[in-house]
Amino acid sequence: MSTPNFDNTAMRKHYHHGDLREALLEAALTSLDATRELPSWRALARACAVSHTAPYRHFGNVEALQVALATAGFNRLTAAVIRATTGIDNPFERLAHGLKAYVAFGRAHPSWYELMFGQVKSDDAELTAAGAAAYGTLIEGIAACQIAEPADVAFTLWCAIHGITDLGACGLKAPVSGRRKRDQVEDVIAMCVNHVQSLARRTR
Amino acid sequence: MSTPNFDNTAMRKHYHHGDLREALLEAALTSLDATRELPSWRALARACAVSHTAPYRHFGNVEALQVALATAGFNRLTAAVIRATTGIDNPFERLAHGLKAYVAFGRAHPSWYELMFGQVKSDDAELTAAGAAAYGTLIEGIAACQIAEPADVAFTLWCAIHGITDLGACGLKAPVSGRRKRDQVEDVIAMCVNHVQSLARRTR
DNA sequence: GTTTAATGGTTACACTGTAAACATACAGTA
DNA sequence: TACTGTATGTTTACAGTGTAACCATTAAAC
Repeated sequence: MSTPNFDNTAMRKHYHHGDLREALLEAALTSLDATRELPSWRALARACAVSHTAPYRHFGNVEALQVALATAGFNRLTAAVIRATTGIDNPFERLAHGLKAYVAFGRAHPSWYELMFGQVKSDDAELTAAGAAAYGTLIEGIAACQIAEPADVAFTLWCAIHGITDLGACGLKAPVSGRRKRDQVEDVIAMCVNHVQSLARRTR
Repeated sequence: MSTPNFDNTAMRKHYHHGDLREALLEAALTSLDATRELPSWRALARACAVSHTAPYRHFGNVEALQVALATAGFNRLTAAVIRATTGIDNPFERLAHGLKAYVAFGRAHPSWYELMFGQVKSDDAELTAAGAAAYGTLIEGIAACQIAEPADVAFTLWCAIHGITDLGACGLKAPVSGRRKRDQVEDVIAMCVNHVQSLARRTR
């Protein structure tokens, strides 16, 4: 920041930015993680060293930017769950690892997670598809446990997992005992997996 | 709206509003339920037929108003849970009814609920106390089931309940099977109560 | 009846999102 | 190579926002 980029003749002699769209998204995410809130439209433009109306060429309005961020978030979440579950044979164990990865994403990027669920209310097709893909990993994980109605069980589990993730993201205003957060996460995941196991037992 | 209030000489001949603080809160809640978002500071003042800086006499800034709204929300939530549980003898049944009332509040006032958890990040004492009181009803309900560590179990259950409430409040972007929402709520509550029952069995 | 604290109004300012009109640079075509 | 269209940035403008500073009115206390 304090050391000027002497190579900027090569970088900024151009009227055009290069890849402003990607730069805007990245700047938004960085600021989201750092300050816990989305920067203003104009601040974002400033961060990319661009006029405050330039972003309109890439996002029609602030909501479109939020939709793009949320979509990227769901894609990232899906990838994290898949990465955490591949190679594990026992379906219950695999499910537990997937749930853990879900919560871990929310803990790592609380404001991003809040944006994905709290603020963005849009029926954008790409966003819906990305959300469905993330949800799909959960359904698959449960279906592998030989459950009768995996989609319904998935919703039940999703509630619990979203609950602990969102409560973590919003800072846990209500008083909580001195136990470490990781234990609480494990408790919730244990409840979920036990739930699925008891359903599997009943089906068999 | 179209019929002017001819009695306004009795109502508005006064320079002072009467009870602006309460009127602001009520207008904010009405608008929150109707439009699903908090009106702007100035719009709120307009709704109360008052200059746009008058609210500053009662709330120092917009966050203070949100804190007051969230506090009122927790109080309302606590009252609803208590009302729904008094007079029920079986502790598990009582717990289930309390959880149901919790979700019902969130379903009835989704934006209010979202404000309580999503937006307001404050360590205001009154807000914290109101949140603790609401959480306390849950701990009591679980403690009545003779559980070893009711506070820890309360958190686990709270996650699930907050999860389904918040997912309902944010409009359920992810695809969900055709089942009615009430069934989903009952599924989650059943998982919670089963969890507590299995813990009670283990303790006994 | 005067004083004082509570409550409301006026004005001003920096900031916001967004629309309209204009400028520049690149890509394809002749 | 020159011309042209399209993508991408900039300038300017405007209405709306939260809030600070200062002024006005009222009700209550003495």
